[in-house]
Amino acid sequence: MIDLAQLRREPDDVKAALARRGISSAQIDALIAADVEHRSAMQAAEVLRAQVKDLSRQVGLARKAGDTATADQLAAQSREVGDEERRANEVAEAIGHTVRDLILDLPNLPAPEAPDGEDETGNVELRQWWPGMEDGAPFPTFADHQKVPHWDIGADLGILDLESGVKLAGSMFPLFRGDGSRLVRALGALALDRHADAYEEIRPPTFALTETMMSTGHLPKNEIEMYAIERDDLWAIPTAEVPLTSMRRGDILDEAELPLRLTALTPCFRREAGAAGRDTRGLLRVHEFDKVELFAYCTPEQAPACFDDVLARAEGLLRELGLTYRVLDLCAGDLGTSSARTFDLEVFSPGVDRWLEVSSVSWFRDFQARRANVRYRPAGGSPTLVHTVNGSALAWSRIWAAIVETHRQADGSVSIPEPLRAFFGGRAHLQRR
RNA sequence: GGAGGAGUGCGAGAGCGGCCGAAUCGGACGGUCUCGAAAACCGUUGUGUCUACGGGCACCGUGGGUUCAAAUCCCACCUCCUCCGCCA
Repeated sequence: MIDLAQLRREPDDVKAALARRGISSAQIDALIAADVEHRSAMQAAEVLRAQVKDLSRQVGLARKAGDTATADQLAAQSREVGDEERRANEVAEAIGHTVRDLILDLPNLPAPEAPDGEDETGNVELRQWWPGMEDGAPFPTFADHQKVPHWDIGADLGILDLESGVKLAGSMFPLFRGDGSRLVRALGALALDRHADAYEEIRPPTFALTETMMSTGHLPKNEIEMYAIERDDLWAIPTAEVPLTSMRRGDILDEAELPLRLTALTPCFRREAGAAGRDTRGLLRVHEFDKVELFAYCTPEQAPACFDDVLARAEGLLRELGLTYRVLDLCAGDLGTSSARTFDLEVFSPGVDRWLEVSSVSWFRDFQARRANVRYRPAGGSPTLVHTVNGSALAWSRIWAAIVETHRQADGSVSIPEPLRAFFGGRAHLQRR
Protein backbone atom coordinates (compact mmCIF):
# COMPACT_ATOMS: atom_id res chain seq x y z
CA MET A 1 0.00 0.00 0.00
CA ILE A 2 1.42 3.37 -0.94
CA ASP A 3 1.77 6.19 1.57
CA LEU A 4 -1.29 8.47 1.59
CA ALA A 5 0.62 11.16 3.46
CA GLN A 6 3.22 11.20 0.72
CA LEU A 7 0.50 11.39 -1.91
CA ARG A 8 -0.95 14.47 -0.19
CA ARG A 9 2.48 16.01 0.21
CA GLU A 10 3.84 15.43 -3.27
CA PRO A 11 1.05 14.29 -5.60
CA ASP A 12 2.99 15.13 -8.73
CA ASP A 13 5.98 12.97 -7.77
CA VAL A 14 3.70 10.03 -7.02
CA LYS A 15 1.89 10.47 -10.32
CA ALA A 16 5.15 10.63 -12.23
CA ALA A 17 6.45 7.49 -10.56
CA LEU A 18 3.27 5.53 -11.13
CA ALA A 19 3.00 6.74 -14.71
CA ARG A 20 6.08 4.61 -15.35
CA ARG A 21 3.92 1.62 -14.51
CA GLY A 22 1.06 2.73 -16.68
CA ILE A 23 -1.14 4.18 -13.95
CA SER A 24 -3.14 7.15 -15.20
CA SER A 25 -3.11 10.40 -13.27
CA ALA A 26 -6.92 10.35 -13.40
CA GLN A 27 -6.89 7.24 -11.23
CA ILE A 28 -4.72 9.00 -8.69
CA ASP A 29 -6.83 12.15 -8.80
CA ALA A 30 -9.85 10.03 -7.93
CA LEU A 31 -8.03 8.81 -4.84
CA ILE A 32 -6.97 12.29 -3.83
CA ALA A 33 -10.54 13.58 -4.18
CA ALA A 34 -11.93 10.69 -2.15
CA ASP A 35 -9.32 11.28 0.52
CA VAL A 36 -10.23 14.95 0.86
CA GLU A 37 -13.89 14.05 1.09
CA HIS A 38 -13.16 11.33 3.61
CA ARG A 39 -11.28 13.62 5.93
CA SER A 40 -13.95 16.29 5.98
CA ALA A 41 -16.69 13.70 6.54
CA MET A 42 -14.69 12.24 9.36
CA GLN A 43 -14.21 15.59 11.00
CA ALA A 44 -17.92 16.35 10.74
CA ALA A 45 -18.71 13.09 12.50
CA GLU A 46 -16.07 13.67 15.15
CA VAL A 47 -17.44 17.06 16.08
CA LEU A 48 -20.85 15.49 16.67
CA ARG A 49 -19.26 12.69 18.62
CA ALA A 50 -17.52 15.20 20.88
CA GLN A 51 -20.88 16.86 21.51
CA VAL A 52 -22.47 13.59 22.54
CA LYS A 53 -19.66 12.90 24.95
CA ASP A 54 -19.95 16.34 26.46
CA LEU A 55 -23.74 16.15 26.83
CA SER A 56 -23.49 12.71 28.38
CA ARG A 57 -21.06 14.02 30.93
CA GLN A 58 -23.52 16.75 31.83
CA VAL A 59 -26.34 14.21 32.16
CA GLY A 60 -24.24 12.39 34.72
CA LEU A 61 -23.52 15.55 36.66
CA ALA A 62 -27.16 16.69 36.65
CA ARG A 63 -28.33 13.30 37.78
CA LYS A 64 -25.78 13.27 40.59
CA ALA A 65 -27.04 16.70 41.65
CA GLY A 66 -30.58 15.31 41.74
CA ASP A 67 -31.77 17.54 38.93
CA THR A 68 -33.77 14.91 37.07
CA ALA A 69 -35.58 17.33 34.79
CA THR A 70 -32.37 18.82 33.40
CA ALA A 71 -30.84 15.38 33.08
CA ASP A 72 -33.76 14.09 31.04
CA GLN A 73 -33.70 17.14 28.83
CA LEU A 74 -29.97 16.81 28.17
CA ALA A 75 -30.34 13.10 27.52
CA ALA A 76 -33.00 13.78 24.89
CA GLN A 77 -30.77 16.37 23.28
CA SER A 78 -27.85 13.96 23.30
CA ARG A 79 -29.94 11.28 21.69
CA GLU A 80 -30.75 13.60 18.82
CA VAL A 81 -27.12 14.57 18.29
CA GLY A 82 -26.25 10.89 18.60
CA ASP A 83 -28.58 9.97 15.76
CA GLU A 84 -27.06 12.67 13.66
CA GLU A 85 -23.59 11.42 14.50
CA ARG A 86 -24.51 7.89 13.51
CA ARG A 87 -25.58 9.06 10.09
CA ALA A 88 -22.49 11.20 9.64
CA ASN A 89 -20.36 8.27 10.64
CA GLU A 90 -21.96 5.96 8.12
CA VAL A 91 -21.23 8.48 5.39
CA ALA A 92 -17.61 8.81 6.51
CA GLU A 93 -17.18 5.05 6.63
CA ALA A 94 -18.57 4.58 3.15
CA ILE A 95 -16.12 7.11 1.77
CA GLY A 96 -13.39 5.47 3.80
CA HIS A 97 -14.06 2.21 2.00
CA THR A 98 -13.83 3.97 -1.31
CA VAL A 99 -10.46 5.41 -0.33
CA ARG A 100 -9.26 2.00 0.76
CA ASP A 101 -10.38 0.31 -2.43
CA LEU A 102 -8.70 2.94 -4.53
CA ILE A 103 -5.42 2.88 -2.67
CA LEU A 104 -5.23 -0.91 -2.60
CA ASP A 105 -5.57 -0.86 -6.33
CA LEU A 106 -2.34 1.09 -6.74
CA PRO A 107 1.03 -0.67 -7.08
CA ASN A 108 4.24 0.42 -5.39
CA LEU A 109 6.27 3.30 -6.75
CA PRO A 110 9.13 1.90 -8.82
CA ALA A 111 12.60 2.77 -7.57
CA PRO A 112 14.16 5.54 -9.68
CA GLU A 113 16.96 3.14 -10.65
CA ALA A 114 14.53 0.60 -12.13
CA PRO A 115 14.78 0.85 -15.92
CA ASP A 116 11.95 2.23 -18.04
CA GLY A 117 9.77 -0.16 -19.96
CA GLU A 118 6.23 -1.40 -20.32
CA ASP A 119 6.62 -5.15 -20.15
CA GLU A 120 9.18 -7.93 -20.02
CA THR A 121 10.76 -6.75 -23.25
CA GLY A 122 11.97 -3.70 -21.31
CA ASN A 123 13.92 -5.73 -18.78
CA VAL A 124 17.65 -5.17 -18.78
CA GLU A 125 20.06 -8.08 -18.69
CA LEU A 126 22.80 -7.14 -16.22
CA ARG A 127 25.09 -10.10 -16.60
CA GLN A 128 25.43 -13.75 -17.45
CA TRP A 129 27.45 -16.38 -15.69
CA TRP A 130 28.53 -19.86 -16.67
CA PRO A 131 31.02 -22.35 -15.29
CA GLY A 132 34.56 -21.38 -16.14
CA MET A 133 33.62 -17.87 -17.21
CA GLU A 134 36.17 -16.29 -14.86
CA ASP A 135 38.88 -18.36 -16.54
CA GLY A 136 37.93 -17.06 -19.93
CA ALA A 137 35.69 -19.91 -21.07
CA PRO A 138 33.10 -18.85 -23.66
CA PHE A 139 29.37 -19.30 -23.25
CA PRO A 140 28.85 -23.06 -23.13
CA THR A 141 28.03 -24.92 -26.29
CA PHE A 142 25.85 -27.73 -25.16
CA ALA A 143 26.37 -31.20 -26.54
CA ASP A 144 23.57 -33.26 -28.07
CA HIS A 145 23.37 -35.45 -24.98
CA GLN A 146 22.53 -32.33 -22.98
CA LYS A 147 19.84 -31.26 -25.39
CA VAL A 148 17.34 -33.74 -24.05
CA PRO A 149 14.36 -32.36 -22.14
CA HIS A 150 14.23 -33.26 -18.47
CA TRP A 151 10.95 -35.13 -18.81
CA ASP A 152 12.68 -37.61 -21.09
CA ILE A 153 15.71 -37.82 -18.82
CA GLY A 154 13.44 -38.23 -15.81
CA ALA A 155 11.50 -41.04 -17.43
CA ASP A 156 14.68 -42.71 -18.68
CA LEU A 157 16.29 -42.73 -15.23
CA GLY A 158 13.05 -43.49 -13.46
CA ILE A 159 13.29 -40.39 -11.25
CA LEU A 160 10.33 -38.36 -12.51
CA ASP A 161 6.86 -39.90 -12.86
CA LEU A 162 4.56 -37.26 -14.29
CA GLU A 163 1.83 -39.79 -15.10
CA SER A 164 1.47 -40.79 -11.49
CA GLY A 165 1.29 -37.14 -10.48
CA VAL A 166 -1.55 -36.65 -12.95
CA LYS A 167 -3.33 -39.71 -11.58
CA LEU A 168 -3.12 -38.36 -8.05
CA ALA A 169 -3.76 -34.65 -8.41
CA GLY A 170 -4.18 -33.83 -12.08
CA SER A 171 -1.77 -32.28 -14.54
CA MET A 172 1.08 -30.06 -13.41
CA PHE A 173 1.48 -31.86 -10.10
CA PRO A 174 4.80 -33.66 -10.49
CA LEU A 175 5.77 -36.81 -8.69
CA PHE A 176 9.48 -37.45 -8.12
CA ARG A 177 10.77 -40.86 -7.26
CA GLY A 178 13.96 -42.50 -6.13
CA ASP A 179 16.97 -40.31 -6.78
CA GLY A 180 14.66 -37.68 -8.23
CA SER A 181 12.90 -37.31 -4.93
CA ARG A 182 16.23 -37.39 -3.18
CA LEU A 183 17.46 -34.59 -5.43
CA VAL A 184 14.48 -32.42 -4.43
CA ARG A 185 15.25 -33.04 -0.80
CA ALA A 186 18.98 -32.46 -1.24
CA LEU A 187 18.48 -29.11 -2.94
CA GLY A 188 16.25 -27.79 -0.20
CA ALA A 189 18.56 -29.03 2.52
CA LEU A 190 21.64 -27.65 0.82
CA ALA A 191 20.12 -24.20 0.56
CA LEU A 192 18.91 -24.10 4.14
CA ASP A 193 22.36 -25.14 5.30
CA ARG A 194 24.03 -22.47 3.18
CA HIS A 195 21.86 -19.72 4.67
CA ALA A 196 21.98 -20.91 8.27
CA ASP A 197 24.87 -18.58 9.10
CA ALA A 198 22.74 -15.43 8.85
CA TYR A 199 19.11 -16.45 8.39
CA GLU A 200 16.92 -18.05 11.01
CA GLU A 201 15.27 -21.16 9.62
CA ILE A 202 11.49 -21.14 9.83
CA ARG A 203 9.06 -23.93 9.08
CA PRO A 204 5.75 -22.07 8.75
CA PRO A 205 2.26 -23.45 8.15
CA THR A 206 1.56 -24.27 4.52
CA PHE A 207 -1.83 -22.57 4.69
CA ALA A 208 -2.78 -19.05 5.61
CA LEU A 209 -5.99 -17.30 6.62
CA THR A 210 -7.72 -14.87 4.28
CA GLU A 211 -6.67 -12.10 6.64
CA THR A 212 -3.05 -13.10 6.23
CA MET A 213 -3.26 -13.28 2.46
CA MET A 214 -4.82 -9.82 2.48
CA SER A 215 -2.01 -8.32 4.49
CA THR A 216 0.60 -9.46 1.99
CA GLY A 217 -1.46 -8.23 -0.93
CA HIS A 218 -1.97 -11.66 -2.50
CA LEU A 219 -5.68 -11.23 -1.96
CA PRO A 220 -8.03 -10.08 -3.27
CA LYS A 221 -6.16 -9.20 -6.46
CA ASN A 222 -4.72 -12.61 -7.26
CA GLU A 223 -7.50 -14.75 -5.91
CA ILE A 224 -7.72 -16.70 -9.15
CA GLU A 225 -4.09 -17.81 -8.69
CA MET A 226 -4.65 -19.32 -5.23
CA TYR A 227 -5.84 -22.67 -4.03
CA ALA A 228 -8.58 -22.23 -1.43
CA ILE A 229 -9.85 -24.45 1.32
CA GLU A 230 -13.12 -22.65 1.75
CA ARG A 231 -14.56 -24.60 4.62
CA ASP A 232 -11.74 -23.49 6.87
CA ASP A 233 -11.11 -20.06 5.37
CA LEU A 234 -7.61 -21.14 4.38
CA TRP A 235 -5.48 -20.63 1.31
CA ALA A 236 -2.47 -22.66 0.19
CA ILE A 237 0.52 -20.34 0.23
CA PRO A 238 1.97 -19.41 -3.16
CA THR A 239 5.33 -18.62 -1.52
CA ALA A 240 6.89 -18.54 1.93
CA GLU A 241 6.88 -14.78 1.54
CA VAL A 242 3.28 -14.88 2.80
CA PRO A 243 3.93 -16.40 6.23
CA LEU A 244 7.30 -14.69 6.64
CA THR A 245 5.94 -11.23 5.91
CA SER A 246 2.99 -11.76 8.22
CA MET A 247 4.93 -13.42 10.98
CA ARG A 248 5.47 -10.14 12.77
CA ARG A 249 2.30 -8.47 11.56
CA GLY A 250 1.30 -5.60 13.83
CA ASP A 251 4.53 -5.73 15.81
CA ILE A 252 6.91 -2.97 16.72
CA LEU A 253 10.34 -4.52 16.34
CA ASP A 254 13.31 -3.65 18.46
CA GLU A 255 15.86 -1.82 16.33
CA ALA A 256 18.53 -4.16 17.70
CA GLU A 257 16.69 -7.08 16.09
CA LEU A 258 17.18 -5.63 12.63
CA PRO A 259 17.93 -6.75 10.09
CA LEU A 260 15.78 -9.74 11.00
CA ARG A 261 16.66 -12.36 8.41
CA LEU A 262 14.53 -15.44 7.93
CA THR A 263 14.63 -18.41 5.59
CA ALA A 264 12.05 -21.08 4.95
CA LEU A 265 11.63 -24.15 2.80
CA THR A 266 7.97 -24.63 1.88
CA PRO A 267 5.83 -26.06 -0.84
CA CYS A 268 4.38 -23.31 -3.04
CA PHE A 269 1.01 -23.61 -4.74
CA ARG A 270 -0.07 -21.80 -7.87
CA ARG A 271 -3.15 -22.41 -9.94
CA GLU A 272 -1.53 -20.93 -13.04
CA ALA A 273 -5.04 -20.09 -14.17
CA GLY A 274 -4.09 -17.90 -17.09
CA ALA A 275 -1.39 -20.20 -18.38
CA ALA A 276 -3.28 -23.21 -19.67
CA GLY A 277 -1.17 -24.97 -22.26
CA ARG A 278 1.65 -22.42 -22.15
CA ASP A 279 5.13 -23.70 -21.33
CA THR A 280 3.58 -26.37 -19.21
CA ARG A 281 5.51 -29.45 -20.14
CA GLY A 282 7.44 -31.31 -17.51
CA LEU A 283 8.57 -29.07 -14.70
CA LEU A 284 8.47 -25.79 -16.59
CA ARG A 285 5.29 -24.71 -14.89
CA VAL A 286 3.74 -26.69 -12.06
CA HIS A 287 1.01 -26.23 -9.48
CA GLU A 288 3.17 -27.29 -6.57
CA PHE A 289 6.89 -26.88 -6.07
CA ASP A 290 9.37 -26.52 -3.23
CA LYS A 291 11.14 -23.25 -2.76
CA VAL A 292 13.58 -21.83 -0.23
CA GLU A 293 12.84 -18.21 0.47
CA LEU A 294 15.17 -15.61 1.95
CA PHE A 295 13.51 -12.75 3.73
CA ALA A 296 14.51 -9.71 5.77
CA TYR A 297 12.78 -7.08 7.82
CA CYS A 298 15.19 -4.15 7.92
CA THR A 299 15.57 -0.42 8.33
CA PRO A 300 15.52 1.72 5.17
CA GLU A 301 19.28 2.19 5.59
CA GLN A 302 19.90 -1.55 5.75
CA ALA A 303 17.69 -2.41 2.80
CA PRO A 304 20.25 -2.11 -0.03
CA ALA A 305 22.72 -4.38 1.76
CA CYS A 306 19.95 -6.88 2.56
CA PHE A 307 18.88 -6.89 -1.06
CA ASP A 308 22.46 -7.47 -2.26
CA ASP A 309 22.91 -10.28 0.22
CA VAL A 310 19.82 -12.16 -0.95
CA LEU A 311 20.86 -11.75 -4.56
CA ALA A 312 24.43 -12.88 -3.84
CA ARG A 313 23.20 -15.97 -2.03
CA ALA A 314 20.83 -16.97 -4.80
CA GLU A 315 23.59 -16.51 -7.36
CA GLY A 316 26.06 -18.36 -5.16
CA LEU A 317 23.86 -21.44 -5.15
CA LEU A 318 23.47 -21.40 -8.92
CA ARG A 319 27.24 -21.25 -9.26
CA GLU A 320 27.76 -24.07 -6.79
CA LEU A 321 25.42 -26.18 -8.86
CA GLY A 322 27.37 -25.40 -12.01
CA LEU A 323 24.41 -23.85 -13.82
CA THR A 324 24.44 -21.16 -16.46
CA TYR A 325 22.29 -18.16 -15.56
CA ARG A 326 21.62 -14.52 -16.19
CA VAL A 327 20.46 -11.60 -14.06
CA LEU A 328 17.62 -9.37 -15.23
CA ASP A 329 16.83 -5.92 -13.88
CA LEU A 330 13.06 -5.71 -14.20
CA CYS A 331 11.72 -2.56 -15.80
CA ALA A 332 9.07 -0.41 -14.14
CA GLY A 333 6.26 -1.90 -16.20
CA ASP A 334 7.16 -5.50 -15.38
CA LEU A 335 7.58 -5.13 -11.61
CA GLY A 336 5.30 -7.10 -9.31
CA THR A 337 2.60 -5.01 -7.64
CA SER A 338 4.38 -4.65 -4.31
CA SER A 339 7.91 -4.30 -5.53
CA ALA A 340 10.00 -1.17 -6.03
CA ARG A 341 12.96 -3.02 -7.52
CA THR A 342 13.32 -6.60 -8.65
CA PHE A 343 16.14 -8.68 -10.10
CA ASP A 344 15.17 -11.98 -11.67
CA LEU A 345 17.56 -14.88 -11.99
CA GLU A 346 17.05 -17.14 -14.98
CA VAL A 347 18.86 -20.40 -15.44
CA PHE A 348 19.64 -21.72 -18.91
CA SER A 349 18.34 -25.20 -19.40
CA PRO A 350 19.82 -26.80 -22.54
CA GLY A 351 17.30 -29.65 -22.90
CA VAL A 352 14.40 -27.29 -23.33
CA ASP A 353 16.71 -24.63 -24.77
CA ARG A 354 15.28 -21.84 -22.65
CA TRP A 355 16.02 -19.44 -19.83
CA LEU A 356 13.90 -20.40 -16.80
CA GLU A 357 13.06 -18.02 -14.00
CA VAL A 358 14.25 -19.56 -10.75
CA SER A 359 14.47 -16.58 -8.47
CA SER A 360 13.02 -13.15 -8.04
CA VAL A 361 14.73 -10.86 -5.58
CA SER A 362 12.64 -7.87 -4.56
CA TRP A 363 12.85 -4.76 -2.44
CA PHE A 364 9.43 -3.62 -1.32
CA ARG A 365 10.47 -0.53 0.63
CA ASP A 366 7.64 -0.02 3.18
CA PHE A 367 4.83 -1.03 0.80
CA GLN A 368 4.23 -4.44 2.38
CA ALA A 369 5.06 -3.27 5.88
CA ARG A 370 2.42 -0.56 5.70
CA ARG A 371 -0.30 -3.06 4.97
CA ALA A 372 0.98 -5.62 7.46
CA ASN A 373 1.79 -2.81 9.92
CA VAL A 374 5.27 -3.97 10.83
CA ARG A 375 7.32 -1.20 12.41
CA TYR A 376 10.48 -0.63 14.39
CA ARG A 377 11.44 2.07 16.83
CA PRO A 378 14.48 4.04 15.73
CA ALA A 379 16.70 5.25 18.59
CA GLY A 380 14.77 8.02 20.27
CA GLY A 381 12.16 8.18 17.52
CA SER A 382 8.59 7.09 17.03
CA PRO A 383 7.62 3.82 15.36
CA THR A 384 8.54 3.71 11.69
CA LEU A 385 7.60 1.17 9.06
CA VAL A 386 10.29 -1.38 8.25
CA HIS A 387 11.43 -2.24 4.77
CA THR A 388 11.06 -5.77 3.51
CA VAL A 389 13.29 -7.62 1.10
CA ASN A 390 12.90 -11.13 -0.18
CA GLY A 391 14.05 -13.51 -2.81
CA SER A 392 13.95 -17.15 -3.73
CA ALA A 393 17.09 -19.17 -3.19
CA LEU A 394 15.84 -21.05 -5.01
CA ALA A 395 12.75 -22.52 -6.74
CA TRP A 396 13.69 -26.15 -6.94
CA SER A 397 11.55 -27.79 -9.60
CA ARG A 398 13.07 -25.74 -12.39
CA ILE A 399 16.54 -26.12 -10.90
CA TRP A 400 15.92 -29.85 -10.88
CA ALA A 401 15.19 -29.66 -14.59
CA ALA A 402 18.25 -27.52 -15.31
CA ILE A 403 20.53 -29.85 -13.35
CA VAL A 404 19.53 -33.05 -15.09
CA GLU A 405 19.75 -31.39 -18.49
CA THR A 406 22.99 -29.48 -17.90
CA HIS A 407 24.83 -32.30 -16.20
CA ARG A 408 23.67 -35.14 -18.43
CA GLN A 409 26.55 -37.22 -19.68
CA ALA A 410 27.00 -38.95 -23.02
CA ASP A 411 26.17 -42.30 -21.42
CA GLY A 412 22.79 -41.00 -20.23
CA SER A 413 23.73 -40.66 -16.58
CA VAL A 414 23.60 -37.34 -14.76
CA SER A 415 26.62 -36.03 -12.91
CA ILE A 416 25.67 -34.86 -9.44
CA PRO A 417 27.05 -31.39 -8.60
CA GLU A 418 29.73 -31.70 -5.94
CA PRO A 419 27.88 -29.98 -3.06
CA LEU A 420 24.95 -32.38 -3.42
CA ARG A 421 26.93 -35.60 -3.34
CA ALA A 422 26.91 -35.88 0.41
CA PHE A 423 23.14 -36.27 0.17
CA PHE A 424 23.62 -39.23 -2.15
CA GLY A 425 25.97 -41.15 0.06
CA GLY A 426 28.95 -39.76 -1.82
CA ARG A 427 27.74 -40.96 -5.23
CA ALA A 428 28.75 -38.84 -8.22
CA HIS A 429 26.09 -39.90 -10.73
CA LEU A 430 22.40 -40.52 -11.15
CA GLN A 431 21.98 -43.51 -13.39
CA ARG A 432 19.43 -45.99 -14.54
CA ARG A 433 18.85 -48.71 -12.01
C1' G B 1 -14.88 -33.03 20.35
C1' G B 2 -16.92 -32.25 25.86
C1' A B 3 -16.62 -29.37 30.74
C1' G B 4 -14.70 -25.21 33.30
C1' G B 5 -11.54 -20.54 33.64
C1' A B 6 -9.25 -16.28 31.41
C1' G B 7 -8.13 -12.33 27.66
C1' U B 8 -6.67 -4.51 30.01
C1' G B 9 -0.61 -0.32 28.41
C1' C B 10 6.67 -3.06 27.63
C1' G B 11 5.55 -6.95 31.89
C1' A B 12 2.61 -8.00 36.25
C1' G B 13 -2.11 -6.34 37.76
C1' A B 14 -6.69 -3.15 39.53
C1' G B 15 -10.94 -1.11 37.46
C1' C B 16 -19.82 0.53 41.81
C1' G B 17 -22.24 2.11 33.49
C1' G B 18 -20.66 8.66 34.15
C1' C B 19 -13.24 13.58 34.56
C1' C B 20 -10.82 5.97 33.10
C1' G B 21 -6.73 6.31 27.96
C1' A B 22 -7.10 3.77 32.31
C1' A B 23 -4.88 3.09 39.72
C1' U B 24 -0.67 0.39 41.62
C1' C B 25 3.90 -2.37 41.26
C1' G B 26 7.87 -3.65 38.08
C1' G B 27 10.85 -2.58 33.71
C1' A B 28 12.98 1.12 30.51
C1' C B 29 14.68 6.16 29.88
C1' G B 30 16.27 11.10 32.00
C1' G B 31 17.90 13.71 36.43
C1' U B 32 19.80 14.45 41.70
C1' C B 33 23.52 12.15 44.79
C1' U B 34 28.73 9.64 43.82
C1' C B 35 35.62 9.69 41.93
C1' G B 36 32.46 5.90 39.49
C1' A B 37 28.59 2.40 40.45
C1' A B 38 24.70 0.39 43.57
C1' A B 39 20.89 2.05 46.79
C1' A B 40 17.65 6.08 47.64
C1' C B 41 14.86 10.19 45.80
C1' C B 42 12.53 13.20 41.67
C1' G B 43 10.67 13.11 36.74
C1' U B 44 9.32 10.82 31.88
C1' U B 45 7.29 6.60 29.56
C1' G B 46 1.01 3.28 24.54
C1' U B 47 -0.60 3.51 19.32
C1' G B 48 -3.12 5.67 15.41
C1' U B 49 -5.62 9.56 13.08
C1' C B 50 -7.45 14.59 11.99
C1' U B 51 -6.12 19.63 13.08
C1' A B 52 -8.45 26.23 12.60
C1' C B 53 -1.78 23.48 16.34
C1' G B 54 -5.93 25.49 21.16
C1' G B 55 -7.01 20.64 20.74
C1' G B 56 -10.53 16.74 18.76
C1' C B 57 -11.51 11.58 17.80
C1' A B 58 -10.51 6.20 17.92
C1' C B 59 -8.37 1.90 20.28
C1' C B 60 -8.98 -2.20 27.20
C1' G B 61 -8.99 -10.17 22.27
C1' U B 62 -12.49 -9.46 17.51
C1' G B 63 -17.34 -8.19 15.61
C1' G B 64 -22.28 -6.79 16.72
C1' G B 65 -26.05 -4.91 20.35
C1' U B 66 -28.29 -2.10 24.74
C1' U B 67 -27.75 3.12 26.76
C1' C B 68 -27.97 10.12 27.00
C1' A B 69 -23.14 7.64 28.28
C1' A B 70 -19.63 1.04 27.73
C1' A B 71 -12.97 -1.34 29.56
C1' U B 72 -17.42 -1.99 32.71
C1' C B 73 -24.13 -4.83 30.68
C1' C B 74 -25.96 -8.46 26.52
C1' C B 75 -24.93 -11.76 22.07
C1' A B 76 -21.61 -14.21 18.67
C1' C B 77 -16.79 -15.45 17.37
C1' C B 78 -11.36 -15.99 18.15
C1' U B 79 -7.24 -17.18 21.25
C1' C B 80 -4.91 -19.05 25.65
C1' C B 81 -4.96 -22.10 30.30
C1' U B 82 -6.91 -26.55 33.24
C1' C B 83 -9.46 -31.33 33.14
C1' C B 84 -11.66 -35.39 30.07
C1' G B 85 -11.88 -37.85 25.30
C1' C B 86 -9.36 -38.81 20.58
C1' C B 87 -4.89 -38.93 17.81
C1' A B 88 0.60 -38.84 14.16
